Amino acid sequence: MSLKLYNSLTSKKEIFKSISGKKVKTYGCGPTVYNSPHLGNFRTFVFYDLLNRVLKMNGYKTETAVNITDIDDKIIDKVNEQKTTLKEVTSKYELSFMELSSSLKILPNNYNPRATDYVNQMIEFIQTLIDNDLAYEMDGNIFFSIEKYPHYGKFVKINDDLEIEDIDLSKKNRSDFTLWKARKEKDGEIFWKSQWGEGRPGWHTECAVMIKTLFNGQLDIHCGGIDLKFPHHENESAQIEAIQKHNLSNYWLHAEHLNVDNEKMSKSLGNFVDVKKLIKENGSNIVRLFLLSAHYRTKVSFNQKKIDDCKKMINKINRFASNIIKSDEKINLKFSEDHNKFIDALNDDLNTPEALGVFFSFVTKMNKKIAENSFNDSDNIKSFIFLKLFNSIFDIIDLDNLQENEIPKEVQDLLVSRQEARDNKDWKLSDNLRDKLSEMGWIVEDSVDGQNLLKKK
RNA sequence: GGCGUCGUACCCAAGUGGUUUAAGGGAUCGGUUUGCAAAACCGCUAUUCGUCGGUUCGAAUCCGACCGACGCCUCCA
Repeated sequence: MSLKLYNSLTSKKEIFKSISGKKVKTYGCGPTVYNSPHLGNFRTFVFYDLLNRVLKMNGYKTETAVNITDIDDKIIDKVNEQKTTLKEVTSKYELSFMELSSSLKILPNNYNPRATDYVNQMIEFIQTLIDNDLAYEMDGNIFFSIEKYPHYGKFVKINDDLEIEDIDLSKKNRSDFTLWKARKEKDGEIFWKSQWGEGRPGWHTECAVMIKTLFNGQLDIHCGGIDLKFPHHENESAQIEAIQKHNLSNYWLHAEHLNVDNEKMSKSLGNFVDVKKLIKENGSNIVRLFLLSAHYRTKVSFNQKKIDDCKKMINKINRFASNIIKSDEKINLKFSEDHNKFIDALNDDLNTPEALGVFFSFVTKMNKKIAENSFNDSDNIKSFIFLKLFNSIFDIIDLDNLQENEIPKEVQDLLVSRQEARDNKDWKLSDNLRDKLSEMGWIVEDSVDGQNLLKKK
C-alpha cells in the first residue's frame, strides 16, 4: 500500500507524491523558547518524528527542519522580568528542547533554524512584498494586505461581514497581519534596524522566510499543531505564495491537542505536564508509547492510568523480546504478511494504534507457539524482523540487549544455590533467594525448563 | 456569533457502506500450567457504536435534526 496522508488543504486522505523522486522536504513549526516545552508540545514533536520515520520506512530520503522561534513577545516579557538578555533566555530553553527531544528519541533534524539568524532575509522579503504592493506601512509597522491576495482563506472560511465593528484603525483590514513590528519601549534592546525604522519581524514572517531560505520556498510537507492552522499557517502561506508561482507546501499535516481534564494543555491554563519529570518517573519509552498510542488527529486526554497501561504494554513487549534470539540481519530480511499489515497501518495516515494492534496480535500468536513449544527458527527470524521493524517506528525497546548476556557472578551464584534448593524441594530457601534476586533488580521465574532470569527495566 | 473536530465496552483505543454478528491494550472473573508466585495461553465481558429520524438490499460508517465535549476566530504544539 502506498503512503496516504490526511491533507489539511483538502480535508482528505491523499496518496503522497513527492516533488522529486525519493527526496522529501518537511518543515514543522517548533517551540517558542521562553519556557520548557510541555507534554502537549511534545505530542506534536513526536508526531513530526513519526512522520519522518514512516517516510524513511518507505524509502524516502528526508530533509527535515523544525525551527526555533527565538523572537517573540513572551520571550521579551521574560527578558524584562528577569532583567537578562535575549540570548540568555532563548539558549537555555532551546537547550532544554533539544535535550528532551533527544531523550524522547526524536531523530535529529537536518536543520533547527533560529529566527534571529534570518532577520536580514526577513527584511529583504518584507521589502519585496512592499515592492509588489502586497504590504503597507503604518506607524513603523508593516502589514500584509489580504485584499491584494485573493486566495486568502485556504484553511478557513473567512467571513468578511465584521469590518464595521472593527475599531482597530491601525490597519486597513481586520485580517491584515503584521510582517514587521515597530520597536516599542518594552522591547528594550531587542530590535533590529530596517529601512522602516527599528523593530522586529512578525512570527508568520519568521517561518515563511526560513522555509524560503532553506528550501527555496517549496516543501513536500508542512506540519504543525492544529492551533497553528489558522491564522499562522494561513498567513505563512499567504505571504509567500503571493510572490512565488508554486505552493509553499503540497501537504499540510496538523496534530491534535493533548488535553487535561478535557481542556487543552497549555502554559496559560497552568494544566501542563512537565515532560522532564514524567520521563524521570516513568522512563522515556513509556512517554513515547503514550504519545503514539492514539492517532495523531484525535484529541487525547492525559492521565496517569494511561501511563500505567503503557508501562504494562512495554513489559509485555520486553518479555516477548527476551525470548527472541538476535538473527544475522543480512539473511532473510523478507517481510511476511504480518509485517506488511503493520506497514500498511502506518502508511494509512500514520495509524499507530492500528499498527500496535497488528504488532500485539503477532506477539500473542508467537507467545502461543512458545507456550506450545512449537516456536522454530523461522518464527524467531520473523519475530526478530518484526521487532526491528516495530522499533524503527516506535523505538521503545532495547534491541541490542535482547538477552542479558552479562549476568553478574553474584547473581549467577544465587541462581545455582536456588536451583539446588529447588532440587531439594526447599521451597522456603528458594523463595528467599527469589526475593533477594528481586531486590538486586532481577526477576526469576520458574518454568518447565528451569529458571528464567529477567532484568528489571 | 462564524468556522471546524469529536462522542465506539468497566478504562483506553482502531475501524468510517457488506471480508467486522466491531481490531488491539489494560482491568475483572473463570480455566490450563505451577510447590507457590510470576509469565504465557484459552474462555467470558458492546446483538451494539451519544439520541431520534432518513437514504440503502445492507450503516458504527452516508444525510438531517437534536444533545454533549473540545478547538480555532487574540499568543499558543
